Amino acid sequence: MIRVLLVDDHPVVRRGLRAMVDELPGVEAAGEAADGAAALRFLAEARESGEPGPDVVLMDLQMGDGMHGVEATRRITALPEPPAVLILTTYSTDADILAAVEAGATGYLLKDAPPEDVAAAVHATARGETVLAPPVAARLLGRVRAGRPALSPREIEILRLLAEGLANKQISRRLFISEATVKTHLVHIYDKLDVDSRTAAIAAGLSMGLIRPT
Amino acid sequence: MIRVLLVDDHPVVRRGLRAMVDELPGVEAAGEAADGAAALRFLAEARESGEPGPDVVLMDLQMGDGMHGVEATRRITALPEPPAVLILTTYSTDADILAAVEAGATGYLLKDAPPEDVAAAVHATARGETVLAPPVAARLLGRVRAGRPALSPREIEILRLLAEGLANKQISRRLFISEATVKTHLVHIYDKLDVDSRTAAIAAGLSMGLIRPT
DNA sequence: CTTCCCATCATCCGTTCGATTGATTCCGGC
DNA sequence: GCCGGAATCAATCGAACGGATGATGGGAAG
Repeated sequence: MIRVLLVDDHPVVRRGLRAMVDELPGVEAAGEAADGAAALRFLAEARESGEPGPDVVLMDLQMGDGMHGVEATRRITALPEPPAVLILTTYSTDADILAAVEAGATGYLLKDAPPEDVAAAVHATARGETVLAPPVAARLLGRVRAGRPALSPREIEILRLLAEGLANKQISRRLFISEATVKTHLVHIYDKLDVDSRTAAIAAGLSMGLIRPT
Repeated sequence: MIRVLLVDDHPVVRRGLRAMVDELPGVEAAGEAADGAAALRFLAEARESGEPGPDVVLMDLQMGDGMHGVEATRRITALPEPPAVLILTTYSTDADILAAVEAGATGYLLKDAPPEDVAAAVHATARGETVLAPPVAARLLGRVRAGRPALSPREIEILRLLAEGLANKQISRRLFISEATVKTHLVHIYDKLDVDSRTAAIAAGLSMGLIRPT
């Protein structure tokens, strides 16, 4: 019997997953969690009480204010004898996929996948196999070939403020640094993203999922 | 008995909605559709066969490649004796909300709403009452007070190219107009959006849903 | 210990952008 | 028939931006 923990901030989605999972032969829902922190608590409690923990964690990525799925995945896979983590999310930016895989996710599915695919993926994941939705795999391959930009945290921060429409001087004041420093960061950002203007940097950042529209 | 049609492109979500709806007393799922076009077909068939059509349509907005929820809502409410349309979507830009309400939606809920709220909303909608999630209502009020900008088609086009990161000269070449004209359009755009730079215009356009990240 | 990356700041220069003003054409409404 | 909005273009000017170069200090990796 494969035991599955469902992690999603939407009650509706949890209900749907539970319904789908429970009707699969040899699979049962072990529990639900509304965000990453709740998932970790669930796993900890199961271990304390000596129960058999879940074999597979079905994890969403964006979860409102709660702990993000990537962070939760990172912590779960750091546990001793961790369950397999199968990401099931609505849409996939390059950055999300890379971050999830790097955090130790065993699979990556999209929510518009047909139920059979989800079922197959749960079984495969329980066996330890890696599962990637075709569009996800394609993006991953394209990205590995391209070599990712890897902006530093500071650069991401600057990029975010750029996308809010701030001018260099405003950014400098917001971050308590000089305008010269802002410009230097911008040069590096343009370099890594292979663009040559702030607007193009915003466009590139959005399309690569480095930043999100507010 | 309130009959509900579920429209969402994610099988998982449809399953969840069906489970939630079916366990409400006096409510039953009348059918499912994966996009707007399928929903319209369902309604048409029900009417042809003389069956009682659904009383409430639970409608998502973004639905992959299929017909968008706003368009579907517009067509449904244009039918004779239309069912009530309750929008249930993940997130809400100002433009989405306005468009949905203007298209005739009776309610607007967010997917992270607790099941009780969804249940209450279905009942209220069936009675013909208007239901707005609190954050949605707040946005709507703020917007009505502000009065929206109403960019011309050409201006929207320019704004889109802005968001792609193009410089004025590139935009002018792309649209076969002079750079001076591009600048003139930009002045008007800044004026209407109440901003004073191209990046701020992009930010404003995104947050108001005038443009979407590619 | 040296090397590399990150973050910080500075100066200089050419380009682009934004603001202003003014003009022409076309189209639809009063 | 007149008026107003949309779209087109032009010229000017100061401010903002982008590119190039160089410099410092700190921390991680080797």
